[in-house]
Amino acid sequence: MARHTVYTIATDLGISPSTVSKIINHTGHFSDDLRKRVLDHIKSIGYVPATSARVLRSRKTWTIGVIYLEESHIGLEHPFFSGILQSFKDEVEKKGYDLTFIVKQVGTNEMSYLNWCINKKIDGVLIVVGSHNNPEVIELVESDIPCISTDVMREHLHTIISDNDQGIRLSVEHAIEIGRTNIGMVSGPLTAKHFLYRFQKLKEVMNEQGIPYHEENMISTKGFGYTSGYEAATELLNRTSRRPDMLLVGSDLLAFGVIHAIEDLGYIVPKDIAVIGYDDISFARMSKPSLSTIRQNIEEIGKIAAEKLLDMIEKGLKNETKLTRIPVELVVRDSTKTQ
Amino acid sequence: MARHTVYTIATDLGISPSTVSKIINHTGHFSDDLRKRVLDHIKSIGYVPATSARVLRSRKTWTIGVIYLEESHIGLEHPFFSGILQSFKDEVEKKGYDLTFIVKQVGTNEMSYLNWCINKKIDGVLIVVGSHNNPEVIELVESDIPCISTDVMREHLHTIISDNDQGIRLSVEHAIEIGRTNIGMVSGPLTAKHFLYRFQKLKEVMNEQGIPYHEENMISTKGFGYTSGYEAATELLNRTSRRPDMLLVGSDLLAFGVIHAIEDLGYIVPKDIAVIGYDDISFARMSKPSLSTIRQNIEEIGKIAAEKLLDMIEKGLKNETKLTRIPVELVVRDSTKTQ
DNA sequence: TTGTATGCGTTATCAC
DNA sequence: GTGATAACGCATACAA
Repeated sequence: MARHTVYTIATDLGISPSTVSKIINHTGHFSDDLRKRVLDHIKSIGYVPATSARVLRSRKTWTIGVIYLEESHIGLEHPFFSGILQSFKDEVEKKGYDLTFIVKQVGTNEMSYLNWCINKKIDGVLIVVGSHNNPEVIELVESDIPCISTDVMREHLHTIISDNDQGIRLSVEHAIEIGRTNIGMVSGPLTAKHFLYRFQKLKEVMNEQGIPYHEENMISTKGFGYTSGYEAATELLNRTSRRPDMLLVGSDLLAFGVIHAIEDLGYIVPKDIAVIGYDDISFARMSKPSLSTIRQNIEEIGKIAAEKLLDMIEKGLKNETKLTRIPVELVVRDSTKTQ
Repeated sequence: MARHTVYTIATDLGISPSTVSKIINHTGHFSDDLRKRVLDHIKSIGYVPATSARVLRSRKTWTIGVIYLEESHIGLEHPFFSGILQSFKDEVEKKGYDLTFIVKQVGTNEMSYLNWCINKKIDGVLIVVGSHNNPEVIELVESDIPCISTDVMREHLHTIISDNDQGIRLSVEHAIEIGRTNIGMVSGPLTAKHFLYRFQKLKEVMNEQGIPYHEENMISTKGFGYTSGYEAATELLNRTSRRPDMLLVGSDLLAFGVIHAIEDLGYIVPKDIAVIGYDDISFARMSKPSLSTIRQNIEEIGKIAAEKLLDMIEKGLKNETKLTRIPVELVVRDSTKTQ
């Protein structure tokens, strides 16, 4: 574990430090013989360039920052987001990049996301969970640092997200298929744009299909968790004058709460009210009744996000407003099985 | 966003760079006046020291590496492990440390965990999921880099883990309480030492309590997931000649599989067979029947791990064999409710 | 094809 | 109390 540097290696081999450096970085032309000698020696002593020096000099860190949690108290525990993160991680690792969580202090100084990134010379940023009007996130997106999002949608930001149009459409078509046209929706918090968007889309699709849209059967939750779903569904069912026979829910997690609320009110899923979730987290198939849902292609979202971000980093592209939609898939399970 | 350095700041203020540095780092003695002037100016221009240069010079990175996934295909999605990670992260962030996943390449060179850490000058390592006989993990643990584990147990490693003795004891006592003494166990894979340990402990406790221990009612799973639990339970119930009336399961995730296997074989939980899990992940209370379980204090495990590791880092302590047990708690839900 | 000199931005050492 | 200077380990422009 003696400290090796390009200097010690150069001395060992009787050559110059810059030769070592160039061979390591595949720059310049050298005899195959010399190259082999250097590479072999490096491998045998287990040398690896000191990142800090390399970064200081060349301004590339091979590091991607992750903005993970915001006001919304979703943590790493959330299966959907952690799934995306996992897939993203797998992809960037292949290319030699490394992930780090963006926090707002270095050592003991508080600082903004942007400053943090500049300071750490982060190559790029993944926004997994953010909020579209957080000033610090905006500042970051408007900067020269390549950003990609799998959540927030904004100007000057490329967002990779499920095709929500298709998701809503599939849900409604499925409802019609099983003969349910009194459709309601329990959406996630409207602070997230795509929940808002899904409401609009639902209205649109129902119109197209000639199904009446009743405002009283639409509700949005306060939070992202089970309890939020439970509470919203209870409220909806208690207040409505025309009980829906099908509920579209913003996420599987919420859907579990919704189902239990329905059951606690004495109704049966799916006989009285069918329920379809969104996400297809692993527990969807383990619950009783198992949950029909719109499967988001988490792996693909993470993978595409990684590809796009690395592309921006490597080609030095600037952030631009863009939306990439990843197809979703209808998964029919017991919560919408009628007969 | 002009580049600031200690030099530009020094020039701005008409003082010397080293003075700036010392004030930032709280070293040396300066007039309150000067200190205030420097600090104010720094804040106003949003300056922050360049980490790479700082690291290059001072050999401290304020960065902790996380070893997360190994042969076992548990990803970030696993609620138990991601919960620990979250809690650990919250704690170290408070102290200004920052997390990064340990991967085996930097740029384009493959390397061992140890080399990676040396190269990145990582201050310490958290092993959330590893395997106790992975040579690279061993190498790391035996090095000078402070390590802490919430999973692997080994020589020269401090492990923070739930009090499994207590967990088994609580489970068995609960079984007795509800009048179930034909106890079986579906453990997780024995490649993880603590599952092995829990078997031994179960035998011990059952002996103490004068309950017969039947080898045929004990089984370990192949993996960590739902399906593994389902398969193991199916096998156990098909082969045993004295069907257990209570099953202790290695994790909640496995337990869901176990319960469904039981039900698919035509038995009722908890009437015929009561089931108790381990972990208390959030879905435990959402499932039907809701799952009785041994709650691991995830938050505490992560927090203590963080504290201990930072302590080692800051005091320059060496790795030592140690086991810190965090108390667990019995949570009774429907899967063990009889009457 | 190989070597020399310099600077990246800090902090540590020593001097004043 | 404050400042000058060297060194951390590397990559690059330039020289040979």
